[in-house]
Amino acid sequence: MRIGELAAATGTTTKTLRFYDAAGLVHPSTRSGAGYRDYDTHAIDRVRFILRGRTVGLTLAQIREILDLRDTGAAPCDHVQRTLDQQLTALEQQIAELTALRETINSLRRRNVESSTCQPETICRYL
Amino acid sequence: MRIGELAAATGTTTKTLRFYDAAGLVHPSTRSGAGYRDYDTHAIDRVRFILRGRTVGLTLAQIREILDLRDTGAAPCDHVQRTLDQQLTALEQQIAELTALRETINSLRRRNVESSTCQPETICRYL
DNA sequence: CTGGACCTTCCCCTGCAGGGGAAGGTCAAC
DNA sequence: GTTGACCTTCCCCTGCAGGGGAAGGTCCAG
Repeated sequence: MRIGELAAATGTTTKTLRFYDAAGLVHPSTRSGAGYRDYDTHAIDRVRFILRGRTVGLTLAQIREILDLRDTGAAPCDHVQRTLDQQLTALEQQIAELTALRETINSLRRRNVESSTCQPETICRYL
Repeated sequence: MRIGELAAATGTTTKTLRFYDAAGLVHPSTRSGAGYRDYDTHAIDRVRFILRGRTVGLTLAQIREILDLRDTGAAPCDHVQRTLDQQLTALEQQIAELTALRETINSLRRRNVESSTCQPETICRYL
C-alpha cells in the first residue's frame, strides 16, 4: 500500500505519515524500487492506534513508548494503564489550574467598576 | 531608567523587555546617545499591567489591543471587560474539553482488561 | 586606562505536531 | 509519448513567548 492509500484509509495526510515515519512511529515495511514507501495492512491499525492516542491527549513521545514496547513483542497494556493514569493526573491538574484562573477572572469581572471613573493613567482598574 | 533597572523593578528580564519593545507593548521613552533604551517611570506600571494580563491568561496580542486603545487616550475598561468575558468563555470551553477528555480516559481505564489476555497484534485493548 | 558590568543588534533555538511548497522522479492510462 | 496524479527529499514556516549566545559598543569605579 502506498502512502496516499494509507492516508486515505486512516483519514490523515501523507505529510503526517512521513512525519510519523521520521519520528519512528510507523515505518513502511519496504520501499519500492523507486523509493516509494510501501506499507502493509498492519500499518492501518498502527496509524489508527496513534490517532486514538492523540485524541485522548497523548503526545507522540508517549505513543511511541507504547509502540516501542509492543515492538519488543510484549503486550504493552500495563504500560498503557500507567500512561493513562499519568494523563489523568495531568488533566486533573490542568483542570484545576484553569478553574482557578476562571475564578480569578470572575472575581476581577465582578469588581463592579464604573467605567466612567477609569483613568487612562492607571491603564485599567480591571486588571 | 535603563532596561536592566526596569527588569529588576518588574521582576522580569531584559530579554523580555526587548521583546515587548519589538512587539510594540512597551517602548522606551527615549534612547541615550549610545542607543541605550531609556524608560520613564510609567513603564513600570505598563510592564506590571502586561504581567498581570499574562497571569490571567491573556495573550500579548490581547494585551496589546488594550494598551493600544489606552494609548489613544481612551480608558480601555469596557474593552477589558469584553476581553475578560471572551477569556472566560474560552476557559469554560477548555475546561469542558478537558473534563470530557478526563471522562473518556476514565472510562478507558475502567475497562477492566485482563492484561494477561492482551495480544500484541491488537497493539492494546486499552486504546 | 583598564576591568567588569552593562548595553546594543543579530541570528538561531526551544516545544509540539505537523503544513507549504519547490524541484525533481515515477507510474498508469490514454 | 505525454499528461496528470502520485511519489521523493529538502528546507523553511506556523503559533506563542521568549531564551541563548556571539560580536561588539559603553559607562563607571578604581
